[in-house]
Amino acid sequence: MERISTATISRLSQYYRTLERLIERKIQTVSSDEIAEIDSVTSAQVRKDLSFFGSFGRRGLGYDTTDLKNNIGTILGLDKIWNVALIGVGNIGRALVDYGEFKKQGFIIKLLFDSDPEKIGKKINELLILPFSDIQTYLKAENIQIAIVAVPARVAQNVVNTLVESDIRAILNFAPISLKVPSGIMIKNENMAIELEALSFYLKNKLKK
Amino acid sequence: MERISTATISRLSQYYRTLERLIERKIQTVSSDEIAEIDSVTSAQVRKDLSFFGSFGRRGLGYDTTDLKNNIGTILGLDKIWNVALIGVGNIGRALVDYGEFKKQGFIIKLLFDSDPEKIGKKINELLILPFSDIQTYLKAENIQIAIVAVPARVAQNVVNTLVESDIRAILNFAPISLKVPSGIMIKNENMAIELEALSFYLKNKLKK
DNA sequence: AATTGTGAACCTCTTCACAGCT
DNA sequence: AGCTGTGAAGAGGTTCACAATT
Repeated sequence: MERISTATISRLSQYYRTLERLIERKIQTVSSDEIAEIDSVTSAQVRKDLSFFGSFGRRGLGYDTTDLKNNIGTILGLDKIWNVALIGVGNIGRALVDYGEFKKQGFIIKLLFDSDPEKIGKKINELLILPFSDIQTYLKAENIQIAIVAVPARVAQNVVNTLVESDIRAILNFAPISLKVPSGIMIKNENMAIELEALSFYLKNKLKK
Repeated sequence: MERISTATISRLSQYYRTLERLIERKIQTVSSDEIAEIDSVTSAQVRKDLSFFGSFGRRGLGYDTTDLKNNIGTILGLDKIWNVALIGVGNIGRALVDYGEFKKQGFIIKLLFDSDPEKIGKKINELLILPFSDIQTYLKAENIQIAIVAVPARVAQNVVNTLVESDIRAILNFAPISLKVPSGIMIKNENMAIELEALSFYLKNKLKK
């Protein structure tokens, strides 16, 4: 397949949500113009993003909302269940266990890990918190494909190294630090402070309105 | 000022964290090559990013870590305190109240709002949960510059509209929906599921390794 | 000798504009 | 007539490569 930019992928996720909402509202057909308007992009962008994967519309008519949603779902891999392990059940970790948007899209948090003896053995929503020291055994037994890392920055690289040794190939990292992974392993960083800092920059420099 | 890309700004945030860590380790000088290596970018990228704002290094020698950290801090607006209001104290909202990375960078959550009568009047970390219906009065009294929205998708646009009417100019949105704001208002979206979906896409399509 | 700062070259992503289909 | 799908043009972002400086 041709190389697809991450920008395209994250816009597809947006369109997917927009389509979910249109379907809820019983809207059956939508044009690239309408999607573009809702998601604040251009209609050419919507069509180009889709064109990397096929032709999903009908000229003159637009797209069938359910069809297009299903097609994008398949592209993104949302047509299957992904088993997820969550490492670190502090503030952020606990919030993620309950985050409905994950479950809805087929990402099931199946295992929780922590290193704190105070937490190990306790439960969050029926899920037992397991000792991080035994993670390799558990990961293999449960067929986990994705790991979410929500541990403090100073231990994040070690945690990631252990995950890589356990054959995890995709990691979502919430620790505010750049992590190194071997090529072939996907890592995405979610740093809430970085977004706030972008706002702070624009407030300070741009908006002399 | 020349238009600066958001990519540059978020890399500056990364460099800033890298410098914090170098300073902790008592390292006084760093080259663009070393920063680049840590943050997985090219050294030309580091130098170019900085060059939009000035010359902070010394040829042949590199950058003074403390100097550069302070300079980037000033660029990003981290040299001042930002007062933040948080709307929605569900799972995500509660986690954010305790998120150390915000406080450390000068973002102080001063007001909490919710619409749930069960929550209003309760406290999280000494902070009283206030009724969202009265938000306009509170925002004006407390000089709030930034709002974090952590409410369900279906009410997010209404919340944002109210914020805009209350003269909030910067919003960090955690609701998984595209929101409309008038031009001049900054909005940044933080959608954790979108990052997971990118991982899912790459697992499914790319990594036939 | 080492490393910055930067114009120019390069590459990637976005938008244009229109042929082609319904 | 209306809207998609897409090659070509344009805009924007990244990397190269080297003169300038310590």
